[in-house]
Amino acid sequence: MNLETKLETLVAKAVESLYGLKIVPNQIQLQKTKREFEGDLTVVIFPFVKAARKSPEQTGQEIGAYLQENNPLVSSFNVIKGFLNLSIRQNYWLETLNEIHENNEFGKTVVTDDAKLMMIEYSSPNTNKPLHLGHIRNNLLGHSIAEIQKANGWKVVKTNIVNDRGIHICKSMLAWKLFGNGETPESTGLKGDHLVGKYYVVFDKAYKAEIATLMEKGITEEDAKKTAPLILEAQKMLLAWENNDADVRHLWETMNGWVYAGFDKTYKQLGVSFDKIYYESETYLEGKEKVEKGLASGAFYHREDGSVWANLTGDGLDEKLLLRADGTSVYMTQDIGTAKLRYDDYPINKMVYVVGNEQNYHFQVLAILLDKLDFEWGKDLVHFSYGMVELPEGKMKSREGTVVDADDLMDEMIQIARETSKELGKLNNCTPVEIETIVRMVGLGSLKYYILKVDPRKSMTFNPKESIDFNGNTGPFIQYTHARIKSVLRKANEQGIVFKHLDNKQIAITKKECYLIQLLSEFPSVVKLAGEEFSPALIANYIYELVKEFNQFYHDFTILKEENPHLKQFRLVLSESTASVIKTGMGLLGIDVPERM
RNA sequence: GGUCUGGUAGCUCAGCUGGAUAGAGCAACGCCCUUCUAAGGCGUGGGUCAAGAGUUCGAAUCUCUUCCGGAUCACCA
Repeated sequence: MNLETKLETLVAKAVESLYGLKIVPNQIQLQKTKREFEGDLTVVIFPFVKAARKSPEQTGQEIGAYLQENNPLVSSFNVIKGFLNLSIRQNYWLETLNEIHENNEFGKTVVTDDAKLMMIEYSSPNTNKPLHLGHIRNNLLGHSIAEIQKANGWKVVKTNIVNDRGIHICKSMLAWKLFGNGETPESTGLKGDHLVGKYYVVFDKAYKAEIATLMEKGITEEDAKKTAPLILEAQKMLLAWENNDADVRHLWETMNGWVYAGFDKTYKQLGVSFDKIYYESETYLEGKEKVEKGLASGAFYHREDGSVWANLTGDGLDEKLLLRADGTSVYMTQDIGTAKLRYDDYPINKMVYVVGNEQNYHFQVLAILLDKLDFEWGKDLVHFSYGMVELPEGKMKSREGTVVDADDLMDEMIQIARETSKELGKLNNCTPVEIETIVRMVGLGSLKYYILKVDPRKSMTFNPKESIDFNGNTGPFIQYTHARIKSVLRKANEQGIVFKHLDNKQIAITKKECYLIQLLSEFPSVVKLAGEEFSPALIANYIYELVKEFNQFYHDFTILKEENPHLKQFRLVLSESTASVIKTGMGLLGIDVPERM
């Protein structure tokens, strides 16, 4: 039983024995004492004053006295207004620090053989354009959530569904065929995904031009969009693809191959990976089959033109298309098939989709459709719906070229890190390889932290004109603190100082040091909450607070020059534990921390 | 229009399962390296928590109304 639970239980007992008020221990409001007051933990007294029929101050005094008498860990207390501030015995904190220091897996729950399995889908790119900043947020969130859930004892399977087929893919294929002059990544020196993306934009421009021409002839925009030669040709191509036309398939395989080579580089640079990749081209038939079954069972219905629909009006939603009149499948069809295959492949206990909030409706519908198809897990799927990354002018649009490219952005951040590092000259003793490793860590660290520190559910603004900061609440600031601690620890080792275990617990430590231990001890509950809330931001904000506190300590106290050997040992243990929590916590965000920088 | 979602300092964001005087960073200004890494620390200024009403001992936090954004309601994915 941890300290908080103990105190809550005791407060409940106190209230009952003093005032006859029965209260559930976890309803007691126990919080960290605000900095400006004396104490470590605070009990909010207001809820008891009615039963006590005394002033908040007097009630606080009585409960405080009871706690002090019945729990040896409470060394003293004070009451201010309706707040009972408790000071906890220093011994307790020193003992806690020892436990933290000796626990290599501090903050993490072990994944046992019988642990439940969570499948996390993220990334899920289309193979018609390169990844951009929006995908970066998705990938970082997916990867971090996976790490966080592992740390909470889940078995995790990271999966990626590649949208490698469909009308949008045909668009870039068609444009390349018509206007590409046989260009390849080799002939152009372009990364494969960028080359294909280029033709997606080419298609869009040519298509828009056709629409404009048709409209000049007096055709309505709506009709022009449907009858432009290019879109008809793309639709023909999609049909040919579904009919296994050899030429179309060959072109498709070639161009997708280019894209995958490009994606692999981007994923590697970003530091994300997958345990199992699904391709829409391999799951959409399964989806079609399930839709046919649903048709047979009466869950879905045909329209006159032959298209297949689900009627969701009974669920307060609209009607949803599942198969086009020409028999080709849509996004939803494929998602049904993918879901089915996944549950065949793995004993999934929880399925999580990391997909932007623009698709909230899609997932609401998907859950209902799976339910209608009698999959008992349909309604249990979790759509981890995150907010969009916006530019100051608004949404990014690939077709209009207003996207922040993922590869460019990563390169830019690494370059800034390289320049900064050079200016500061701290890596002058390192080899070029070491420098590159560190500079990459820092550049990517700044980008990743920048993205992950904000609440994933909220949309965020990125201004390309202001480069991401390296000072303040940033990744490099945290990495720097880690490097600094490591430097001190190296020196301690060189001096032969032993700080494995705190032997002497009679030393007098300061409030700042005490508070640092308290912060460290909160790490496991932060990890737990981050898992429940699916929020890497909670980890990021926690680490920042820890690091800020540590830097003040580092500034105000000496470690290696402390004359009292017990105190010196204590500070080394405190520093090492802090470095360890920083490293673990940043690891949960997918951010590496350097030994020096 | 229906549904969902957001509005906190000049900017980017915390705080939101109700608790003490609403916090950080950036930007601005000032101070601190003969001392374990100054990518650091300290300080100053900066707020009608969109507006109004309600619930409560107590509201940025919960409820309602209004205003202003965003997403979605596709034979796109």
